[in-house]
Amino acid sequence: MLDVAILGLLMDRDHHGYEIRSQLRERLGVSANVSFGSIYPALARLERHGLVEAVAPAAPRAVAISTGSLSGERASLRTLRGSAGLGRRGRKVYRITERGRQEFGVLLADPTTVDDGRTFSLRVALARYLTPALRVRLLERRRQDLLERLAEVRQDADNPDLDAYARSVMSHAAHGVELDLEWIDDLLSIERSDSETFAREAK
Amino acid sequence: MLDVAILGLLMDRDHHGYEIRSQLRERLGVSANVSFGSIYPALARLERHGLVEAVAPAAPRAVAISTGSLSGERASLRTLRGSAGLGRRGRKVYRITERGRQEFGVLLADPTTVDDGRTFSLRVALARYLTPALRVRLLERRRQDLLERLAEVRQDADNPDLDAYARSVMSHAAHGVELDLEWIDDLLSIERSDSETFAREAK
DNA sequence: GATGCATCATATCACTTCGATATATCGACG
DNA sequence: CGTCGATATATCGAAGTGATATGATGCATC
Repeated sequence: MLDVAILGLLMDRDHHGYEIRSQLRERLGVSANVSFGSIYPALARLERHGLVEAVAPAAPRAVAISTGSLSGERASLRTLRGSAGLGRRGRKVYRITERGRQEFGVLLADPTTVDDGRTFSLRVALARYLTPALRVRLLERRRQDLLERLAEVRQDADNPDLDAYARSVMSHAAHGVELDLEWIDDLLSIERSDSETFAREAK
Repeated sequence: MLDVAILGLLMDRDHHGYEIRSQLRERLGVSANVSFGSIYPALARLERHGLVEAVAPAAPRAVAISTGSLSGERASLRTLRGSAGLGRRGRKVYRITERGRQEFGVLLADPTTVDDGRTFSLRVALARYLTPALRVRLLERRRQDLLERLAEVRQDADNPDLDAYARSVMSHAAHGVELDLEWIDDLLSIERSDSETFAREAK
């Protein structure tokens, strides 16, 4: 899951680990603050598998030299220190490889994994990398899962030997699932109207 | 978090590991199916810390003997085989200890941990074990967190260099937080009307 | 009454993730 | 000049996941 998220961010542009953490939240809607203890090992793993590679950052000190005043001396020292892939302030910037792009496509388009709320949101946030057909399939699969879940959680909410608090949790969960279903139906209707527009234009 | 959930279930009555898994879902509203790879180590850990203890299940074969017909022979064989704590079909039934009850109270009432959605729901599901004052504090703290989260996620939803899918994820997240807030406000108003009822009756 | 299948039940494995902590650099501020 | 907060990587132990193994039990079916 984290792998897909990182690859998805790198599809857009190069990133370093620290930046990925904030981007996960801001661009992909990952609500839990993913820890560095996940991100750095994940990047190392992806690099080991040849899906990403460390790059010497473009013009390491160029910006600093143009805006800064007398820091040229210190800068060159630092640049000397840094080995391959280590840029300004020890940043390690990663780039997705061709193999990485392929693997990203496969992972995103769903091998057989069942989505929970987090992976589904992630996939939707990256849905522009899916074909319209795959998008619809993703949405409809999730829709089915949620309908089943709704039935379960409604049953739990009616369980008479739960106290008021537990029943409240259950019925709130049901409302959450209902909200998710509305969202999915919205997304599906957009997909359909898009393909209509497409069809009309093709005439 | 899992510790609190298990202790919470055991506050009600004794359980064995397999049963705890289903009860987490049905009684505590834990949506993710917690794996046995979590539950059994958690029980072992809790036992090691003296918060729970294995019990010889009450009347191991009594039910089977009374309802069944000729199975007394097989039953006694099995009972012989089972060492302490191993009852019918190898079940290991756990009971909460006095230390466990105390620790449960402390954990539930909040040391300093920040709630995410899962731990908060869990606490609400177990809220009957909290005093009214602690319940209100729990709800108001969560309310504050959600207000901050709402501001963040609304800002992300307005970010113009996200594509329509990512923005949709963000705005759906915002709606989810709004739903959570409504829920909490409901719970808070119930707490307040309960204490009013209390006050009125006390007159 | 044997057979065989689904469910109940515990356990363990490799791998991932989390939370805390360590370390160092940079920029801003007084 | 010092130090504080943000940037940045790294690592550790503890905990959680998903898969898999193993076996007992109940029940249906022949």
